[in-house]
Amino acid sequence: MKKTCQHHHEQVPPELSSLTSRLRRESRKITGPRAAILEILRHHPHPLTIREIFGELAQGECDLATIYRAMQLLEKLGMVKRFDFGDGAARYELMGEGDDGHHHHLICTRCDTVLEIEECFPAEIEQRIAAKNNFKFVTHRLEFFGICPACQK
Amino acid sequence: MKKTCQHHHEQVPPELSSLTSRLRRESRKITGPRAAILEILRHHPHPLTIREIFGELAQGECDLATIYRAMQLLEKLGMVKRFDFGDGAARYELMGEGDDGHHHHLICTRCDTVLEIEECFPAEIEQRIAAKNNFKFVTHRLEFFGICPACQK
DNA sequence: CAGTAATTGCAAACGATTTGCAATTATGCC
DNA sequence: GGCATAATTGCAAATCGTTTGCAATTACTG
Repeated sequence: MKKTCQHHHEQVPPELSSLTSRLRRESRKITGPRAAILEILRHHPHPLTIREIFGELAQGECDLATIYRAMQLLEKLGMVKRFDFGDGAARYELMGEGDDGHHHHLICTRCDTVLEIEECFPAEIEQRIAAKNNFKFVTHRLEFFGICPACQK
Repeated sequence: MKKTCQHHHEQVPPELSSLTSRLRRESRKITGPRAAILEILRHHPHPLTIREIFGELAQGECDLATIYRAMQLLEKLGMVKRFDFGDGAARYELMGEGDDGHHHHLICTRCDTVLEIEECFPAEIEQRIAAKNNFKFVTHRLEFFGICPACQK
């Protein structure tokens, strides 16, 4: 999978220090692997697979299992958002502290380019769905797929 | 307008004969395992995992690998639609011959109850997304998650 | 009814992810 | 600064969903 991503968020990635203090606050250690992973996430504001993160790390810097564990932890602490593009590999994106990270992507099914999009499923329709079915705490998972301009030629 | 989203629960599953003739038309064989799988799909108008299909089969009736291969074939022939609820297991639902099977679900994250939803992402917004990014053939994958009435107590 | 391509079961191979465990390390505490 | 200790790591083995190679079997054709 290739990776190219344009992110429309004005939002600057969180400072490393804010991330590490977030970890300390939860009495988690700031280890070499974790710092390295966080740096990679900060420098790649797109959904990254574990494998991609692994590839960015200096070789031997950190074990694959450690990345899996780190991502689990970061997700649990709400520092990272997990996305699923339906290809069997989880993707993670750093998120700001206030932010809930809820957004969607437009993915080229030919070259796997990923664009972040700002549109979202209309809240009022979602509420209607929830109400109609008596569900509570309803959210959604939504991704768009198509052919990007470059691949249309 | 949003014809892709008109999908009602009342829809009758395709006849077995229409399914088998569909297979014959493509010079595929109607074997025991395939007939059994199709029957299961007809009787469960729900996205089923491979494992669930396997569980419905009389034991020893068919190998797991055969189900995987059958589902691949059926998907390729457009007789079945594949869904992904983000839990790492593909789900399949039979679809009518004219139908493109495009619809969405509301899933209880506690008990995994699945409801089919008729609402769909607004076509005009999707078109705007496509246009704005110069993408073509844009579709989406959309599922809703929440807590069902039974699990709220 | 035979010939042939399609299909199957079985086991091994896979890729993503998880886990057990013993060795290592970051951090709070003196 | 040195220590105790819980958190963390690497490594290998284990899981899970899925795919594949292959030889044996079978549905459909002529």
